[in-house]
Amino acid sequence: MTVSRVLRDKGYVSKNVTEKVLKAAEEIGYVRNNLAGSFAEQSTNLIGVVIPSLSNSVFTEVLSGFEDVIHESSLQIAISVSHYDQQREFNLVKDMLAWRPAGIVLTGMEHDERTRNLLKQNNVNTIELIDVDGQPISKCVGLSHRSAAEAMASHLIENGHTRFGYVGSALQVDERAKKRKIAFEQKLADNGLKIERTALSPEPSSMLLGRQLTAEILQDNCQPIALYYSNDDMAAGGLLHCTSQGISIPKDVAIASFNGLEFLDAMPMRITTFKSPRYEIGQIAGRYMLGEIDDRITQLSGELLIGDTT
Amino acid sequence: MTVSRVLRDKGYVSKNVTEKVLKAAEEIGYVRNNLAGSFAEQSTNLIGVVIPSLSNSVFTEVLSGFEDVIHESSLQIAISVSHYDQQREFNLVKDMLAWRPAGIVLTGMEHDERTRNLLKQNNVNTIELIDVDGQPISKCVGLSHRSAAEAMASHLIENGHTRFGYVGSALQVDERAKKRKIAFEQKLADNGLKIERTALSPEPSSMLLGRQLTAEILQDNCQPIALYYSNDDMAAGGLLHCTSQGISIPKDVAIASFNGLEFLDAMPMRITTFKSPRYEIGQIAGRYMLGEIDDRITQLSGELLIGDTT
DNA sequence: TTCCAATATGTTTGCGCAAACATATACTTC
DNA sequence: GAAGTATATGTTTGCGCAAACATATTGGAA
Repeated sequence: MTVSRVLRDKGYVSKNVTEKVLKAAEEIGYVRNNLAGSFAEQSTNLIGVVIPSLSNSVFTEVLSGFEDVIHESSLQIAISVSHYDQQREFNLVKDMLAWRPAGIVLTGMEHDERTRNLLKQNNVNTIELIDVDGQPISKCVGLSHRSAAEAMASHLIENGHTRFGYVGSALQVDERAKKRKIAFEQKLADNGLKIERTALSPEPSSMLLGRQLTAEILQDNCQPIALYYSNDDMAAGGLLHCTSQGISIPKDVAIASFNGLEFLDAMPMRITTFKSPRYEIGQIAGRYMLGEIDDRITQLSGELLIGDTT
Repeated sequence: MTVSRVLRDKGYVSKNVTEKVLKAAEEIGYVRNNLAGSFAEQSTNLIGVVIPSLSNSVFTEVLSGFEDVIHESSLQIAISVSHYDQQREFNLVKDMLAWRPAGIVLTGMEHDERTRNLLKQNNVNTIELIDVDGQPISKCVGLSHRSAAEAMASHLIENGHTRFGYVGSALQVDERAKKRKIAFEQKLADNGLKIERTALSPEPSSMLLGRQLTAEILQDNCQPIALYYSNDDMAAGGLLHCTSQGISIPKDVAIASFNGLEFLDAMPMRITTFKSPRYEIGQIAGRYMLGEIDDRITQLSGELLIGDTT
């Protein structure tokens, strides 16, 4: 117990003994056994985080904000990847709960029913990220993708665009992108307009894919048309296709997108997009985890960034 | 014990009892306590992975290969981020060791001396990724960044380039980029050549930064010049700068890079780069972890991809 | 000197699980 | 039906740590 007291700097121990213990611990390379320690304490400092993908910087930027807040505390983050698979997410959550984590962080509002039950039943501190359109398991922080898509539709309509196309990827797994597409279509419908052309791919989004699908959607010269993309990667690819083909932007083809990632600043034109407050979402999730916020839902607003492509 | 036998599917239990146990477990939402279980078994199925950054797809692609292999086993991956900080890496490794993981995966060969000692002393199964130029703590898999840079230098020299510039970022923390720059310079020196201009930034690499630094290095019209970039993001930014400025490539400015990331395919020109076998590195690391490989070092070769920019 | 508090160390206990070691019951084979 | 084997269940134990509860020892204040 004296050794335990020294190593945890807790309770009374004489200077003399403290020094000897620390020296000995150093010498034998003592490393606390968390399995035993956390087991005895009946709690851990682990936060389990499940994100859909590591290759989409949206999630890593959110994580970055989360980490910056959590790093100041004694909590530890352990990240796992679900590959946009709710079944896999369920298994990861189950495995994580077995470690009795201090909290669980999930992405999006759509999960396997068993995942929701598991977390509710075990009364785990759960934060859902990025989306707020739905009923959170416990707490959530994000933006309304519905509103974001509606704002973009309104912007395009106001700017006089009348013909619309949609270019998207991985809609069968990306629930947020799906919500945006539906809301965008709905807003058009409210104004008596519709998406005339659609280019979709099940592949993960990328600039190359955006370029290919844009080439595809434009191949029968349907210009002028305003293209709404599932995200910035796709839109940037579209932009590169158009500039290389000498297509006039925004006269013949308008480009609108979602996310407002930093890499857009390197593109030849400023793409109109909707900036999602990713870092901030992560920060707030961190503050949720530290018990600094009580609200069930924190809805952030994001910002319509009007560039030169609409 | 009968319950334990049912849940682990181990030993003899009657059909009757098995069913009753499973039903009850389901009803009360039983979740095994890994803290107790792993503690009793004196081992865990956790693999601690430390990568420098989540926003560099090099690391996430390696992770992807690693995950695909590990996912088939019963092992679990827990990822943490060091932010290119060896001190932080040390703390993460220390925290991970407290969980008695089945293995530790680190990035690169350069670590705090205490990290090396800790891992050696505790005899932990350690794999170092991406680099092989150095002495691994235990095992490593990667490519020789020195050779990659030398190959690129040779290629440029053979193609008749005689004036050279270097555009790089975050060299104070990115040990691999640093090694490439040094090897590139050395190879030039071996041929009586040198880097005449350098544009550096401490910021993390990005297309935008590449664009800015390229503008900077070219501002006093030093063409013709062959620019070696610290990586593809930077080079892509450089390319976008040159095309938007109407600079002739490769006549006035040649562009050479490292990594061979997929997004280059969306660029207006095929950039000459050196493809690092990222996914494969991850896969092999996974097979190391599963005990399928014994070699101390696995050196992969990579490939010089000659594009239109040299 | 006496007494009480502050300081310092020691002892017992339980966390939940599974290995190891019983013991009990059913099912063959002769 | 005896003997042996396969199947099924039960009991004890310890993993390393820290909470809870002793028990010393020291240092002042009265």
